[in-house]
Amino acid sequence: MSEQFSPANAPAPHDAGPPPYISALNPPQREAVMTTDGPLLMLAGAGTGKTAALTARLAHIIHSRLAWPGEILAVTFTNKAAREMRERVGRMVGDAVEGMPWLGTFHAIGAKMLRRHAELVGLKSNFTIIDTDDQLRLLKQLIREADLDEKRWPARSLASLLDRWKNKGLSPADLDAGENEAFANGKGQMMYRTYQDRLKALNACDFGDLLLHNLVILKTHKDVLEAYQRRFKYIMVDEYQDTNAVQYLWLRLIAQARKNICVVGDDDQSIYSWRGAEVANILRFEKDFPGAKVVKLEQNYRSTPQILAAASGLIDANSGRLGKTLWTEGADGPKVKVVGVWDGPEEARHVGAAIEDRMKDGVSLDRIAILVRAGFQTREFEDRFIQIGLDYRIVGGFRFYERAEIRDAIAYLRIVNQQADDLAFERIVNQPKRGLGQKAIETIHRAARAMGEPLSIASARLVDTDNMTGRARNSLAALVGDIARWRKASDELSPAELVRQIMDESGYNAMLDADRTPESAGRKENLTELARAMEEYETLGQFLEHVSLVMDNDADAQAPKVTIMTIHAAKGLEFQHLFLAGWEDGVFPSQRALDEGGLASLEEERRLAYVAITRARESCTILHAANRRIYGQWTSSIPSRFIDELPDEHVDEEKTMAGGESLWRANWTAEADPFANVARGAGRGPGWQRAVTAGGSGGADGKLPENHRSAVSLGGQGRSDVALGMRVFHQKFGYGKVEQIEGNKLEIEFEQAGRKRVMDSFVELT
DNA sequence: AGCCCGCTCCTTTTT
DNA sequence: GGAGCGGGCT
Repeated sequence: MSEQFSPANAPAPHDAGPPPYISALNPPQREAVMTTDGPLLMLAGAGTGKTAALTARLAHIIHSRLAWPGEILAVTFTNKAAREMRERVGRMVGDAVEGMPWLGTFHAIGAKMLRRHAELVGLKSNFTIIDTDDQLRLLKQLIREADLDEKRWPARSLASLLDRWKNKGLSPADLDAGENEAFANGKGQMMYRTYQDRLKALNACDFGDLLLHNLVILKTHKDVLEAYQRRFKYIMVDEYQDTNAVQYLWLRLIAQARKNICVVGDDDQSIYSWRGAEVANILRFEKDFPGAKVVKLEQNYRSTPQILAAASGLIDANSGRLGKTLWTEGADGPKVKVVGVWDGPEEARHVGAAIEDRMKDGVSLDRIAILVRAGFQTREFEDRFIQIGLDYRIVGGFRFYERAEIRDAIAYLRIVNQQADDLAFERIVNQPKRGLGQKAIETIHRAARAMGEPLSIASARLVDTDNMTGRARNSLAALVGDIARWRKASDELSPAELVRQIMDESGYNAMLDADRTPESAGRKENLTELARAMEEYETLGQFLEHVSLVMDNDADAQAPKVTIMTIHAAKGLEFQHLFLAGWEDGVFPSQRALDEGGLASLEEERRLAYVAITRARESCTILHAANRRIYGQWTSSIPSRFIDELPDEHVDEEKTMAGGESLWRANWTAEADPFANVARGAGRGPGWQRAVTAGGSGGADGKLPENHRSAVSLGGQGRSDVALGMRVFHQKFGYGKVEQIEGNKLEIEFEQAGRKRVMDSFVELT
């Protein structure tokens, strides 16, 4: 399958001088490329030409005939990285890259391997890969079936536990008592097992399984393991600091025989521990592979010395680093600018104005970005930019394939492709409405359970019986007939033709036509776009694999726009002019991260700050606001501790307070704070959770010292005549005792009505 | 079977 | 502030 790469069309081995992909490299890069045998750790700082080195190494191995393209395993995390690597290698070695079937994301490669050995874990090779949406619906069912309280044990938390377990490489049998306790008082293991059984019955697996099943297979089937060990002469892993336990164990098994494994990463850019990544993997590489060579890429080709110095100074505060010192030959530039503003709207105004200045200098909006810690921060900028007519683009957010109508269309295709796909069947059975409501679905479920068959098959049999009444029976019969017909048609029609036919014949298009809401036109467009995107796939299976693994929307390449996105999303990118917004303690570093993970999280937040700064090529402006509205409450906050940690000599401070310096200043000092005794510690700002649960005055009871003092609510001042413990009367709820005061909101334990939150203006003193 | 109201929760995100 | 969800109502 893979070895279409024949010596005849291979590039001729070179005799004279190094090929261009080598001569363009600096000495450490070159060393990394030429070191092909044995374990190699390439420590590549931000902007040091990591991808260039990695792709050159790949090209070198192929070019020097050390291995056929099909004998190299090259793994990345994102489709984007995989695509980029494929393109760049392609440019160096020509068509040979076509024969690189094992270059891809962990999940794509996992899926490919799993399809070859599916039966070893009880699946068929046409298994469905379910996404988080399906997963959640399935878990909800299981929780209900297990008679658990969905409120106390939400599907979401089970999903994240499952994710954690799978990331760690744990099968149900591997859970220890503690993990088992983590869900519904000791039902974790049972639920995990039930879930896996159900997936098997659906002939489906989730994202975690793509890796975990493979790990199990490699561990339990020596022959399979040895075959892969023999096949892969060279292994390369990008972003190694982001690998989790399953990925690590899987790689280690395969690499164990030949030990020709090259991992590339940067411990300082590890920002994904919350989804299972373990920096420890990169930190202990040399122990895992004794005799490993370590090459450090430290020459930076992206940023000015000022920016690099600021970033380096900041990351120095972290412990346990492998240690790198970035340097550059580039020209000096402006210092990193730190701007203090009065509030969120002013922050947006300031950035908007600064961007307009850059535009006057002829800078394209494509080269400007605003990075935020969390999604909610983008809103302020959107409001402002709409107002001043500045084109922007928010990266992240909703993806094409996550839209309801697209998921519906795909569900139709899935049930056509794989009749055991109950999740898909349930999704479309009454969409468009066919009069198959809750009751009909229950009947189908019961029948399916009794027969031990999937829903679609049970339905087909059910319509031949009298277990269903006239109308429902007719609709279901029609649907069953439709699905059977489409399945037959799928052999002859292209996927694109098939989806068009299904959308017509199912009545889905008619439903959209009948819908007079403004969204329906957009929905139809999306479906047209889906069909168009399907043109490039030959088989339905191919397309569905693409959908489940490559959820990207290439809606790029329009008019230049300012990019607004999270720091996480910006990893790997660079911008000429960069604005880093919301550097306030509690927002960044995020209070939640601090509360949950202590020092380790603080260090991860600091790495995040490092990643943020190192995205800048020329100028970097950091902003912090004295006041911000968070979840509807005005909250005041102090500048991020990360600002203090920036080396002074590379920073210019500026304060532009529309509210006036004195007012602004007053806000930083507890003594002069006019609101200091208003609802202190009870507001829900950064630090609210702690402050509220600690019931006190914004104290630092945690493992981490608060930076100066915690935030104070400025919202709704509240009336002064109500105090804790007071007995009050409320028109609707009667008499009660004041248990908590948050600004103008009271939490009252009512004698009759129980505990309620009410506005203080609605209570009377007694 | 559908609609409204009130409660809850609220980083980061890939696959 | 606001989205999403479940319960209860019609």
